[in-house]
Amino acid sequence: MLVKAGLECLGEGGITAFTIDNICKKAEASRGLIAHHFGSKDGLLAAVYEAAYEPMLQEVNSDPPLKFPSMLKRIFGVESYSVENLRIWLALWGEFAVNPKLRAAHQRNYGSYKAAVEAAIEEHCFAHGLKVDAAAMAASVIALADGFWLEQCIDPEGFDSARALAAAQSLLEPLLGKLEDADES
Amino acid sequence: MLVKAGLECLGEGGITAFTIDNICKKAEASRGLIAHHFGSKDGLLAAVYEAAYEPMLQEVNSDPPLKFPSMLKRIFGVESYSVENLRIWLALWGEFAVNPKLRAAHQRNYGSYKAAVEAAIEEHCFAHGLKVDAAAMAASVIALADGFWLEQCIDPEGFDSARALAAAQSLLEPLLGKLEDADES
DNA sequence: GCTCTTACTATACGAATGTTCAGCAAGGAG
DNA sequence: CTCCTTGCTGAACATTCGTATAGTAAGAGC
Repeated sequence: MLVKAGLECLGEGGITAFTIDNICKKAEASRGLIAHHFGSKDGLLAAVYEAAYEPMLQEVNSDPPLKFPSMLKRIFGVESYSVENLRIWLALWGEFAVNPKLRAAHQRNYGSYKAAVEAAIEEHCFAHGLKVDAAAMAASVIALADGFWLEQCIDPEGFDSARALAAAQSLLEPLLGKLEDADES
Repeated sequence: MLVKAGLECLGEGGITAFTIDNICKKAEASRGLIAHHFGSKDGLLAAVYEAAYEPMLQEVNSDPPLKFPSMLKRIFGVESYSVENLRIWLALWGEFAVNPKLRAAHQRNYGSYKAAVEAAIEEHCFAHGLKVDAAAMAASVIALADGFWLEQCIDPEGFDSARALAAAQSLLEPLLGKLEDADES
């Protein structure tokens, strides 16, 4: 599958390794196939991006809806902190800043991601009788996740998802109450 | 100056625009000059990175040392939130994940940046009789700054440095006390 | 049987990439 | 004056890039 091969290329060598040659060699397909299926390299990149975002959305969307403490644990889950994921997303972020089409797609996805986090925070506050600005709090939570994620890119040994989660919890608990109760991991 | 031209190229088109042709055209120099001065394109990129980091270090290092509340304001300063700065740094982050030499340089710089933040937090806590893990708190502060910075990349209108600062303050104040007192902006 | 569509291959092409290198102009030392 | 260094140029180089295109193989519809 071309999308899978594209993801792997991004994960191995960043945006520089995302070339027709590389991808088709990895997918064991001919060089023309990308143009045939996706129109152009950019078309494939868009598909690759969607494939990369899907697991993030699944992370926060489940039925029944996650309680906020469990959602927090998922957001800071180990998967996101792998080296491949790091390279994939840093490459994509670099594209967002430059490629308006891709940025638009990301805005859409980010919007629904943030909405899910916001809803969980609202539910949490209602259940515990708290009064906070859920939208701002959701932005803060996502900022913390992304920020710690960037930090572990610099220092993969000194930093891991468990430490990031703990730090985030200790920042959030004064405002949201205890967050370590597990409903369903 | 080649370094300045390189920065501008990164700021305009990300890592894709960081090519010998582009840079030399912008610097009004011949294509051979980069190899002559920096050995290779990678050599120039390293120099460009250092030039990009310098203002960040100056941000937190001053004489006399900044108090933490003022430092926080500087960290969330407007300059970092410009579109050019965004593109420059996202391009560099993408390289960190892939280029070990550059990552090593960034680790070094990040270390001294974090140390400055940590020192300010320690001083703050000592002065106010607080007891916190300054190292972890410094990591959290930096994570918040970077995370909000990423978010405003997605949504430049709905997000700015003032809002990010306010959100960070409201997260930190329960643990560090009031942070809005200004000693010297 | 024939034709049309679909999925895919393989080659060719021009434009760009980064690096190498011979050479040039200027200026100081002897 | 000659010699040597230094800072820089610009053409040439082999690769590699993304795309376009002609061609092949398989299958469905009739």
